[in-house]
Amino acid sequence: MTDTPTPRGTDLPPAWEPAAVEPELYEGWVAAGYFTADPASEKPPFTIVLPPPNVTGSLHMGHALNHTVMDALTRRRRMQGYEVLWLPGMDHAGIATQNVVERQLAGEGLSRHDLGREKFVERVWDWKAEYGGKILDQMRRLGDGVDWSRERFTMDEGLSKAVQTVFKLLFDDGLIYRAERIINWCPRCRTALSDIEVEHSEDEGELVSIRYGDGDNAIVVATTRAETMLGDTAVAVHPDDERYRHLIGTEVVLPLTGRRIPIVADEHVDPEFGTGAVKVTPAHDPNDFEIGRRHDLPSLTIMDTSGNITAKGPFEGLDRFEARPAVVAALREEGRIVAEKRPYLHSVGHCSRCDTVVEPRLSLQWWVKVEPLARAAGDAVRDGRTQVHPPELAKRYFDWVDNMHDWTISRQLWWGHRIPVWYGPNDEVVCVGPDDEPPAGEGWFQDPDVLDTWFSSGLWPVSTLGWPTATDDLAKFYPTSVLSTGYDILFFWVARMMMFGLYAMDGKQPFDHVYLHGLIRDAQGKKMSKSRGNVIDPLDWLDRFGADATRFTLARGANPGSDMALAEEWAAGSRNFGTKLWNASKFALMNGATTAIPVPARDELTDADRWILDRVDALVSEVDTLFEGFQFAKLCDALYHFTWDLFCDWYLELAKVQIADGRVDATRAVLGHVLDTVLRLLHPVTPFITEVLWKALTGKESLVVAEWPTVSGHTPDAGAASRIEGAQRLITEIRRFRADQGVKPGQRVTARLSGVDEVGLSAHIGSVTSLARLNAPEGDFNAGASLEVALAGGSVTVELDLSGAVDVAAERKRLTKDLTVAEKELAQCEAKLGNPKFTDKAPADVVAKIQTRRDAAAAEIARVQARLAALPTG
RNA sequence: GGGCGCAUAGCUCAGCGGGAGAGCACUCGGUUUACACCCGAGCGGUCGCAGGUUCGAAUCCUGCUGCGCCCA
Repeated sequence: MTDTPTPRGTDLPPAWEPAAVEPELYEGWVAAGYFTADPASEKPPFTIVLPPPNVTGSLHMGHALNHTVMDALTRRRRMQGYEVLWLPGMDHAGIATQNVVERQLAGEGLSRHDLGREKFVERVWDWKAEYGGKILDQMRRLGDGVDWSRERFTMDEGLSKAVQTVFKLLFDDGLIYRAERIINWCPRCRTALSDIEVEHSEDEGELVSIRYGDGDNAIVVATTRAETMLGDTAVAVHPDDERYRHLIGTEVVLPLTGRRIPIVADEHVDPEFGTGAVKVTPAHDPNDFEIGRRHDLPSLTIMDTSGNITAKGPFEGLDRFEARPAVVAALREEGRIVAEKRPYLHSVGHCSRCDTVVEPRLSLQWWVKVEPLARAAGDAVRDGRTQVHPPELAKRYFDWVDNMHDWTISRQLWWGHRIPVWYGPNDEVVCVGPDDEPPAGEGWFQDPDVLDTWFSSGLWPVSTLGWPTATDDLAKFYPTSVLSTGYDILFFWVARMMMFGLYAMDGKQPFDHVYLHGLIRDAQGKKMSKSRGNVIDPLDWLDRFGADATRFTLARGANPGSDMALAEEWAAGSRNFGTKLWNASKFALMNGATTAIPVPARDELTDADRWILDRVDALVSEVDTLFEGFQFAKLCDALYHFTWDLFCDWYLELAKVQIADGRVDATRAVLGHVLDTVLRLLHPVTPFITEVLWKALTGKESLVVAEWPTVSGHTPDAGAASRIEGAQRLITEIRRFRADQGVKPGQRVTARLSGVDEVGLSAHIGSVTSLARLNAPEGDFNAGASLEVALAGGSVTVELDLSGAVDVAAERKRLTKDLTVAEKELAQCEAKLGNPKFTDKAPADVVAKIQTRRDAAAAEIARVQARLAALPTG
């Protein structure tokens, strides 16, 4: 006999209380060094760099989802024997952080200019030390298995060096240049923004039509920004537009200013739109700027950096939104307003940081010439070095990368990486590398601007590993394996990291896979937003439901590329699942489930044992396949279904019968093996509860560093599966009959089964009797009611002593329903089989299947009809 | 204006050429010595509309309607 270890279940607390144990478990993992990566390891590498959250930010559901994904991926790989590096950190979020600290200063009645640049930057560092990086602690609560020893910040010395290095390289390659163009300007942040930092929305404005010139010379233009007319330097019409042909080359007087401006012909004017004539304000509109360039028009800047009018005259000093109605009123006064449309819905750009309406502004800025970089970034995906999941989103990536405009990288801020360019007294421009001495002496000064935060976070996959130094980390862990992020920031993250990673690493892609998850929405599928009041705080869920439940909820909703709806009920459901797993494990342990006894040879096992072991095998390979395909929702469903519907609802119940029958050790071994496997498979998604249960089951150190399950290699026992499914069917039918008859679930009913041997279920009578709560007949058995259950190979008749009135009406209702279903099925099958086109053209196996279904339906009809006929009338 | 995606049970979604599925919600019954955060049984859908392809369409094609997203 095997020496059975003492059951361990009694060691477990009676209930799972995540909040009480999770922090301690987490700190234990960190202390044990499980998450610390070793570049000298012989194991194959698996690397994820965390898309750096904003230093001012705190954990929201989008993070929680993304972190769950990354943690699940890294935990599985660690269990599979990879040398895993998941590298954490934050970016310095130039505008956002500067805004936060400026607001703090404003509370003290100060501006950053009162402090001066140096003191202000010190103040930002102080702020960071005190308040920054809340999210890092929140990551611990989620259970993120990141390597804290490698935590990075984009403003760190090493990463700053990487920024300066890449700037110098790009500059020397002619891929960074300085130019005066129309850029997106935020008059509140008082800095330039890149295209993707501008969010467009359909806003209500006005469309005002203004007559320029008089008499035959008059021409009407329409605008939504009337105040910009102060900066007009031309009117443009299409060269083929008959209406205006006679005016081309002439001049009109610009109202309110008295300036004479030319009427020019430009191919890009749409004659169909409005009057077909457009006002041209080269300094305040990107299209107009292009027209101005083509026609050599002067550019008049009429606003300052805060959006106040600077044009001399009555409007000077007015904010642009005050100037707009003032200008319209003045024009109306002069009788020049031809039409006004209000409200007029049109697309307006807003600063993605502060929502202020962006002002196009002519300005001298630094740019990245993206064409060669973007082409390389596209090619890496085109030729499969980097794979996008789901692949549908690759198209969106190409659309963007292949049509990318040059990137404005200078920001008029103080917090960030200062542009490493010095200007000399004689218009010298010197780009300084990290190891160069900046030019000194009279008249030399450094560019005052800083770089876009994305310029440094685009380097993240290389700079965090030590680039430009050829470190061991870089050698071991680059290219990274997966980049995981929401599809909404595909352009921010993926494109920029791809461009810089490929450039810095001589064409070696920064990641092998890009996984794009969807956006979090509320239960109605609406976007979460503060104004809607439908935001769910992940910290609230962590408190109330625990990290595992939060993570499981998010992973279970994560279908690649599609958004997910969330509500508290979902989290409660996940918590319930955890409780179920807890109770089932506790029960198994109380009954001696163990991994210390090897699972006996197959021929010593019962049908139930072989069935559940085969299902576990199938589960392992299914979960593996789904993990490889980033199918988190499906793998969670598979685990949920197996655990609850197969393991708890059936195998545990069957195991009770087996143990009662004296099959103790084998059952303990099978219980132990199944539970062990399930806990391992669940661990990447729900690390905490599985850790506690697994330690109780195995007595080993930690599931974090346990091996990932593999399939046993046994050929599935189809016979066992079929018999178990037959027994399940029989049990369910009896339960259903009992429910129809109004028998209480707990009440034992005397029953006589016949036909059991013929369908091969003789070994399962005990299970059926137990799970259907039957008693063996003895003495005065009164078979008052009976049912017949059709199974593969025959049918089983169950006679029941209901010791009371049989509800014939309920039974008739049930049988009639069964009959209707069978008749419908028969009709459908016969219709197909009666169609010669079907029998000729459909594949033989499909035809055979329909024939089988027809025969089964016919038999079922006969059986049900016979039973209906045998029913007592009335 | 250009492009993309989605319309399947009350809700959120899976299925994407041969028997309409899951979770939650709902109904009925329940002190079944693991679990009421539970157990057992059930109800619920001409798969947005109209055409087409096919022996066969929720699944492929076209058009329409509605919703959403991205870009300009």
